[in-house]
Amino acid sequence: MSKAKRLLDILVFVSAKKKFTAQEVADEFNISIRTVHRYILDLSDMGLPIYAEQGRNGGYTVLSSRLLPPILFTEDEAVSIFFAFQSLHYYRDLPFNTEIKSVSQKLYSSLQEEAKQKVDKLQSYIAFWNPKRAIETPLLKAVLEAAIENKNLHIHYESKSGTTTKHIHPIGAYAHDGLWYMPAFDFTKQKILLFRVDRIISIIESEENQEVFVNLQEWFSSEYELKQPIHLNVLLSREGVRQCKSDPNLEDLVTIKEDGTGFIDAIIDKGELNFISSIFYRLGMHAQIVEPKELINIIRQQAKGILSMYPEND
Amino acid sequence: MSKAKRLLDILVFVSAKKKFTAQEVADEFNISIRTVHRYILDLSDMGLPIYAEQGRNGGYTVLSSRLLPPILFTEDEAVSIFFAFQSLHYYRDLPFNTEIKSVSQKLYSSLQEEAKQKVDKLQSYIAFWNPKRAIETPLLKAVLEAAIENKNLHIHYESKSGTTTKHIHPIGAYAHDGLWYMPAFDFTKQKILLFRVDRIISIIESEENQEVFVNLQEWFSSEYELKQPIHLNVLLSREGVRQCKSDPNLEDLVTIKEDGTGFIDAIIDKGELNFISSIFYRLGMHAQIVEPKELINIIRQQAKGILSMYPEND
DNA sequence: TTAATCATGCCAGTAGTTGTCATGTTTATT
DNA sequence: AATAAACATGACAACTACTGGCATGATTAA
Repeated sequence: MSKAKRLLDILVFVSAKKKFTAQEVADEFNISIRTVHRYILDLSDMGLPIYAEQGRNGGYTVLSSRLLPPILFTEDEAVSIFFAFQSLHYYRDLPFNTEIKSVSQKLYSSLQEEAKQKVDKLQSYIAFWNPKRAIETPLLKAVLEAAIENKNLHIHYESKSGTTTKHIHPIGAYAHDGLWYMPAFDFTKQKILLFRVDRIISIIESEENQEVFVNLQEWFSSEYELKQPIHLNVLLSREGVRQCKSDPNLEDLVTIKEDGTGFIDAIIDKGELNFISSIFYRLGMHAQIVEPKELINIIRQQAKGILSMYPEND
Repeated sequence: MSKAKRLLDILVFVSAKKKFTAQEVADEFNISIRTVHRYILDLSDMGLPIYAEQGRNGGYTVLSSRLLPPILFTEDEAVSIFFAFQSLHYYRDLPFNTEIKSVSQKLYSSLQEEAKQKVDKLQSYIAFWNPKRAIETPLLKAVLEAAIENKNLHIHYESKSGTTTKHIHPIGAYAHDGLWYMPAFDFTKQKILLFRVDRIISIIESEENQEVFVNLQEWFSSEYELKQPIHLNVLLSREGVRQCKSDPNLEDLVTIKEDGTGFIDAIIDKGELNFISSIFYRLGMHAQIVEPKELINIIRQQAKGILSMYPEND
């Protein structure tokens, strides 16, 4: 076996083992101890952060986290990684910020001049626009780790009524519209609630968890179940169709007729009514609500409220 | 110099040159032709897709796009790449889909069992929730390439009034809320308009462009300039503060008072009024608009319209 | 036909690698 | 204090791999 191949095998072996003696490596690969010493010198020269402890019970220790064997990427693949990183640009706090930086450096420095320009260009021609870089989410990594390590947390949380203390089990975290949300089981209320990670003021303590909860995927799909089904029936003008098609909640529900107008005829959850009402308010005469009465009422009540707030005087 | 190092130098040299003769490499590195032949055999064994053409004017040709020299990643860095790819999961059409897949495979296969589990786990504890995987954007890659290669396009576009033909110069593309948008200079209207990439029906033809336009970054920042400044003054209840703080357009404008209530006192662009009105509509009594009158009018008109659409009858 | 090119084999000289042995140093254990 | 276990390093001979040169062939364009 060639020296290069053997070196890589040893690289993988030692970076997995972290602490080892020369003898162990010699036995593992059937080579002499002298050669192991020589190899380790080579790896060290190659940049592997490894140090030796002298004396009895001594040995070598690899400092960095595990290394993967060297990987050959094509230029396009490297660009695709930059492209993916680009999509994270607008998030202010990310769990892997340092790693993302070091990957970027490693890749960028081994690109040739021409490809560097391509990457630079990419960043001036494509963007992922997300709002709200402004809100800090310093505890994101902490709650994510708690979720992954299956722990429960006591937290200070800023809610409508002020700062409260909560005892929760995080299910996971997801980003939406520039903000990080965390569904978590609230032990006091005995159900899963949705928290905003930026509103977690501090983590008081964490503890091991015994119980079993749904994972994030399962929670997502359970969210889509209808709790209080209600019949939604709306007539849409051409413009109404266009706008509803652009709305994530409605696009799948719209049926388009031949003349370009359309309608919505679907079963939705009653809880969504308050949310949906503002869309139909904005659409005004482009959307004629037929059912449900509740939705018409919500919209009329809100309109009345507005008119009483701003009485006519001009 | 060691053989391994020399091989990598040659790998970079030939994958940049794509087509070359053994003599060229021999001259470049001051080695014998015989050795070059041997090295190329080694590279070929290592998986470099390279083939030879016999005879006069023959030579070697490297098939794949350029290769980077091998890169050593730590496990955490690999995980961070998966994390970044995760954020792209909800986009249906991406310019680098194939590369993303091949990078994922290369990385995943060289991870150890434990790290594979970590990656799998990551995907069940974290998500980037974006709506609208449903809308196809098949022409995204094409318009992106046109933008990068500085070309003009004639396109069929689906606009309010039906399908129209447009002569444009794409500035770039950005994703927002699951949809891809393309600011582009419209040669007919002589100004930059915003198009939705999924509404581009087809590209008729492309042509070289001579003129100079802003790039995406510049366009973004110019978008923020105020064209028709107008004074916005709104009083907010505690709940009003909370909700405005969650809105990307307003969060920076809100001032919070000691008792938790707050106000907005800022200069905004008149064009935003229509957009902003629906937020204050939703807030109802939690937001008392003081200025401008125009905003109050918009909200009152809309409320009136709603009430006339749904006359009281219960 | 000739020149340019890849393909491959052989061989001797050179360069690099390995194992063994030797010697030191450091540190924990007895 | 002695001993054992570990790293550190040097010397050297045996071994292995690499290299360049030369030869031979095959293929192709001029």
